[in-house]
Amino acid sequence: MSTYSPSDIEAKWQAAWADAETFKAVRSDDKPKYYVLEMFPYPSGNLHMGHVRNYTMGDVIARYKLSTGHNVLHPMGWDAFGMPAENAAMATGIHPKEYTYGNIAHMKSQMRPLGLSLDWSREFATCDPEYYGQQQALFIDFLEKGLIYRKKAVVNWDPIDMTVLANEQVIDGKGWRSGAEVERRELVQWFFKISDYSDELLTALDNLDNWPAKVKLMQSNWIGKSRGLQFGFSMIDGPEGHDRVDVYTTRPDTLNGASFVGISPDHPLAKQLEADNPEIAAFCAECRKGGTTAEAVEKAEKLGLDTGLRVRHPFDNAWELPVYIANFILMDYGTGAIFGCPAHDQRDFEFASKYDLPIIPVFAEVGATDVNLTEAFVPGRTDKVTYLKGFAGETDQNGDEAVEAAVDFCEANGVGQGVTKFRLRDWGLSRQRYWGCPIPIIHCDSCGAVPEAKENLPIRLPDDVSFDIPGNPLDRHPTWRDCTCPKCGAAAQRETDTMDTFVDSSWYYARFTSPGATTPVDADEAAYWMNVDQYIGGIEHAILHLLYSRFFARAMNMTGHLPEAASEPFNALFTQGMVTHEIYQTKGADGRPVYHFPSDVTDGKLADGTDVDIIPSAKMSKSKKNVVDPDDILATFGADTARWFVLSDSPPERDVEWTASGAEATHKHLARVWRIANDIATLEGGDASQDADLERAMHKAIQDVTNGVESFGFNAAIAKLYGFTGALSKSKASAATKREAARVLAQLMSPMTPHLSEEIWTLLGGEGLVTTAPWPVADESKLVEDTVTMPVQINGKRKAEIAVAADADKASVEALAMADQKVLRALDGTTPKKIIVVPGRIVNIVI
RNA sequence: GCCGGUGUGGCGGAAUGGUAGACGCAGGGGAUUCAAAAUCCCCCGUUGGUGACAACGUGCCGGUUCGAGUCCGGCCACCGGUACCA
Repeated sequence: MSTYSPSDIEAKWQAAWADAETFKAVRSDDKPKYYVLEMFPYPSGNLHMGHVRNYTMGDVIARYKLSTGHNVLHPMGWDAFGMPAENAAMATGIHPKEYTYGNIAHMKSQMRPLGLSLDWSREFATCDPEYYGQQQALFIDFLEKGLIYRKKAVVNWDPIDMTVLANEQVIDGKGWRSGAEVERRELVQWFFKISDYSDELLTALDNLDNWPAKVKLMQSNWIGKSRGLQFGFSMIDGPEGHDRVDVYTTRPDTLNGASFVGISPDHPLAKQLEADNPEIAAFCAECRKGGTTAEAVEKAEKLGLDTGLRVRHPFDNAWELPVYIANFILMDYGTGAIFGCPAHDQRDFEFASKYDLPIIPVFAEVGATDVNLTEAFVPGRTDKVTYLKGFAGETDQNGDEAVEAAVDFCEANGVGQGVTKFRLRDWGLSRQRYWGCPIPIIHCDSCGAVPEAKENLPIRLPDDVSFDIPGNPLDRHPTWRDCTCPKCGAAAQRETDTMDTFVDSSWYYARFTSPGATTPVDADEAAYWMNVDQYIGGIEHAILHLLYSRFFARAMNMTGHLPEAASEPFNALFTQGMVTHEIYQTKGADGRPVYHFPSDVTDGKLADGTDVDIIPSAKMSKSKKNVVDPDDILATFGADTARWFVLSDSPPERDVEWTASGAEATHKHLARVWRIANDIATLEGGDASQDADLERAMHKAIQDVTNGVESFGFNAAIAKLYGFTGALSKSKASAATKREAARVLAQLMSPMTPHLSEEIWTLLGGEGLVTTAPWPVADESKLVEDTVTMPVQINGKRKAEIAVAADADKASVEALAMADQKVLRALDGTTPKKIIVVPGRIVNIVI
């Protein structure tokens, strides 16, 4: 008998699959198609354990579907544009292209030994001109259909490096390289009109039955449909052109509690006041400091400045309210102006307290006639309250009812209009960076922004660029930038902004159906393969990537690139947890954190004795230096061990803290399976009277493992496989039955450990490849047992167990329970008040 | 701040509202061996008890239920997202 030697068998079977083209996806009408896709990786340079976990999960599904008679499409590619390549260029001088393709080659060489059932013939990288050229064609089509437009938007501006910063590059409000305080600055940028689809993207969530509820809920909250009132406060002696301030509110019922009007520092009125009032200008400049993220804006100290302007309350001409400029009001949402009701909004309450503004209660707990507020009173929208200063609807009503009544009242009295708004903002796609898909637009003095002619696509990125100066090298590349207008032929300039990398990942799933097509997708191929039947990826993509992809599929349908049926592209979604690892950090001379590799840290200290701060359990990321790569495990134990191990320990949707202890135990288990299979291969005779027990165990294992795989319960499925292996090992059943059971074991293991399974399958006389052999089916009739064990509880606490016939009726179960010695002892003569018998489950005696 | 999630032995975790801790890791004991490796068997939540057994126990506080890790309300801690990280 040979010992278990993964390095030999894994290479052998991978070659066999390649020779047979087992995983090549070809359209076929005699089998149902199944498209399984894992979110493609960013080529960071090294495959890490998170990738192994993600791709192994997808592989289990893909291989299982192959065994159950599906025509499987399981492709892989690279999300290859992005900032890290430019950062590497700045740090080391290596060109982003060289960096990216080098990383892809290395990661692919790490990925291939895993034995994933991928159709590598469909591989592409988003930085391939063949891909991004088609993306440029999509841009032009979207633009033509009005799905893309230009407007001003704020970016993080580093005033020292004179460059735009990504949110990630802003640390504590300062530029990551220069350390300068970041400012918010407006630039003209391109936008996808995703807001046109707000309502549809929201309502269509209801049909996504095979998506996690949490993802749908997050998307729903993100889209943020709200019903409210839009109305104007008339201005008293306002500046030229500003006779009113338009406000959107979701709580018009609190209008009688208004104590101020607030406008965004980016509101047109604020800008006009800023022009000739130095105090206001200074305040607005202060408000524009810091990053653009919602988190930074919301967490910043709430600041306001009284502009001196006054507006009239819509219900009372004599009631005047002050107009404040406030740093927490976003120009992007609603009208960029609000009215503050401090009594019923905590933020307004704090603002009013700080600036000594009145706090006027509008409603109180039901029945109350007065309130004394030490903080804002904010009941749930469905909780009934008593209105003290209501003006519409009942005195006692809940928030939702009151809002509707208030909207009706205001509309009837000409005060404003009920409107439905969405929180979802249009998607800004312009990036002031090199390593992305060039926006195919030419700026002509006479024709304006003109799309490039499609026959000139792809607009390739120039290779001769340098990164020695901060900023986008395309801006200072005259021979690339200068061109002629496709419309009038005059001298013109290319747009030097590139696209957000989320654009690249918003349609790659469609491109995989026809990666060589000379249009974005081939209609027939897309019609056959779409939708993705099972999409698998990290929960961190719950909102942006998945929402953008849902929008893109709709936009591609509108522009004729995808069929109507594919406008919701992912039939089922599974979000797996992350593989995390401790972060080791020290503080650098400038106070910024410095990260250290796990290999450089021993017992919480660096080699020079410096104490290291240990941050537990953070997402693996290259910049934090806490990435563990799979090379060691693969080299020592092989792919099957790595695959089994990443699936075995934790539920797939949960985060796992990486620890390598246990990989060796997995290897021992696989070696044991191999040994058992070899023993069985040469086994003769045996005790046929034991066959039924082994068969029952086998059919139970088939049922449990099949259920486990179908429900992403891989860890539970593996636990059952341990149990079945033990039963098989101990069984004295006949040789033929044991051989059959061992072949079934190999099959059940094959999605997780395909190489070992092939080896065992062949050893035990299985026909062809186990990979393509039909999945075993559990025989229900062999699962039935004659007797079951039932626990007996007294007042919910387990006191005894009784063995009863599987088909026993309630009365006889009750009689058995009441006759049990332990039960009698525990009852100690007490007469039960009630006895609950749940057949096949439990007996509970209530005393 | 806001939105979403998670919390169970020394560790990873299991458990359609029905025996809490399956399975695995680590640990302890034993068999085999000249010895070791490998392998096989047993024990392994806490406290008390020689033991049979008893009490307690699923982040904290409260509730619903014959019965709660699971459902509901309120907290705490951690993780993800927060529109230019991917």
